[in-house]
Amino acid sequence: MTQTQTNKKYPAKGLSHSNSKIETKVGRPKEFDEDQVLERAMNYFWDHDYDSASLSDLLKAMKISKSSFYQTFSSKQRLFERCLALYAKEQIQWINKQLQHKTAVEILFDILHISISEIKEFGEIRGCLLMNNAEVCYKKYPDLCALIKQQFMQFHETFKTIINNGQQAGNISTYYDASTLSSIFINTLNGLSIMIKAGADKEMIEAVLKGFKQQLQTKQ
Amino acid sequence: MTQTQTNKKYPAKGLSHSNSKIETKVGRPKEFDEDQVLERAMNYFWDHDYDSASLSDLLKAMKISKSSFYQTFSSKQRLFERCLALYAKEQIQWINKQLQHKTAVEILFDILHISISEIKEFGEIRGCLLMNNAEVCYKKYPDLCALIKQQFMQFHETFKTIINNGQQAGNISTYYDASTLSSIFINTLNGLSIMIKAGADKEMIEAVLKGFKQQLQTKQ
DNA sequence: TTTGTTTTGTACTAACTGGTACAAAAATGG
DNA sequence: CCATTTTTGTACCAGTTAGTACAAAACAAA
Repeated sequence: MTQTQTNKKYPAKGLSHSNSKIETKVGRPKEFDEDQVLERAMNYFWDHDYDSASLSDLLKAMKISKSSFYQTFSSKQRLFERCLALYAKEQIQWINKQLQHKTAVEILFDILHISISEIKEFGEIRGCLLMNNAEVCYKKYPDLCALIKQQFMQFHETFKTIINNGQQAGNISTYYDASTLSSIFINTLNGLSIMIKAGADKEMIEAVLKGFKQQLQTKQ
Repeated sequence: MTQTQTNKKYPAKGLSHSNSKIETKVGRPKEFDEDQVLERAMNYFWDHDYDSASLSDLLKAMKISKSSFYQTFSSKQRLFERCLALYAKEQIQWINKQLQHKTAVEILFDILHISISEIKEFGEIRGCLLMNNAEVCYKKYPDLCALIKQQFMQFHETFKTIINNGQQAGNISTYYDASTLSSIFINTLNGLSIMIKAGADKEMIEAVLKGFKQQLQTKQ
């Protein structure tokens, strides 16, 4: 399969990321970049939950053959676990990066607005990879559930930190503590995502945003 | 297949419900009650989304044979459509019944608490049949999406009416109009459901409940 | 060139998916 | 008892699922 990396004799495997094996110079070289392929898989899973994403569809999205797939990723579940980890890592990195040039309130509303505006960009809402699969994996794939919970908690911590910053900077009310507001924010974000998937109109979306805005400023 | 209705020569088909055909006295009589079997299917779908519920699992839950199934319900999708309709009808009926002996605030918090406490009763959270499938059906089954949206709007109207009652009775603040609060309530309820499926702990759940309680009373 | 190592392509599997064909069974009306 | 009508049981279908077996291909080291 012709690939971006085909002419490159040794793809940057093991050089950039900790989850790749150490590069060995023996044997036939891989015709693809493992990290790039993993990124493609993650993006596919983002739009198709674990069960809905069939292996053959995944392989097309990843642009590798079945034999290469099993050799590199062992199984569909193992691949998905790596995708979940990659997702959480990238998202949290992105969020933390925002802290350098935005206020806490700006970051939170940016996240809400980006989520909603995905409809225009992708033709559909993507939601959160974790949450999209929480539904499907619940009581069906305990191993995946445990991983989802673990990374969900990481997100909660991340938002808590941001909100705490905002409270110390005086942009966010201290009526609720940072942990409480982090839960409320996550609830708002996820609620919105599935409300939209269920067909919520603009007015309903605005209502929820208005409600959350008020909660960040409650003095009462 | 031995059934509750086996000895009863003519099950009450067509007598009680509009969606059943008019009873004919010719031909071999059905060995099951259509409404009862539909109820079983609905309950099974409540715990297993449309894709996850395989036909063979459904048949076991419904306690009818494949031939009886296709004769009566035509296809898996048709069955599911009837289950969605039955769910919305029963739930909205239940909610409206509560209005007779409870305040609006009591009803809303009862719904929230019942949803959460399902964990203890069923060992897992069931969530809302509509919302559980909004995720799965989104961009995959347009017909089902349309039906979900339609009934989602019915729920929104129902909660709007209840909240309006509460506002006129003075139990709920009029800072937000009834429609806005209805959206906020649905958002809270659905957000909670998937947060719990993602592994949210007690503290996070309480945070969201606290936030919603405050929103019902905002004067600011 | 041979040996060792790894990746890749092709072919296959068994189990499961929703759905159908058709004859036997069970009732009614004549 | 027979014809008609409907339900039921049994057997089947093609397509898909995740996953495997194995040989051919592509490289490095000797």
